[in-house]
Amino acid sequence: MTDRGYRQRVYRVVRQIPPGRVATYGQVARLAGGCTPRMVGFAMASVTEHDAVPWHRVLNSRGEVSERSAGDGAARQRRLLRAEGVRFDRRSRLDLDEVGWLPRG
DNA sequence: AGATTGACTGCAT
DNA sequence: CATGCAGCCAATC
Repeated sequence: MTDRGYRQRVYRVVRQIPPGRVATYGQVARLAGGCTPRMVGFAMASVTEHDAVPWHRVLNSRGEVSERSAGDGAARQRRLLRAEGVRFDRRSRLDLDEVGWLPRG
């Protein structure tokens, strides 16, 4: 019962990202272990309110919100991040050195 | 069972 | 800085 599947491992990691901070898909994948950035993206796509996972705090390695193939998720994500005080630059990107999550730090 | 797709990443051009 | 390509692996058709 220790292994609940890669999605639960990913969720557990993402839940540790504090408000106002962000992590990249690759970073989450590495911390969760045994999964790739793409799997993290897929796991985020299947998150529901009931999971209580701050999916909006996960961005791509360039520090920008990844566009979806469908839906307005990206816009909602940017709005949620701004609500946490995250500042985007002119290109809708943010500075990972400034708001990037430093695990255990 | 094989092909395609995707909220990715790193390296090369 | 923009594009392209290979590697990645679960989910879907």
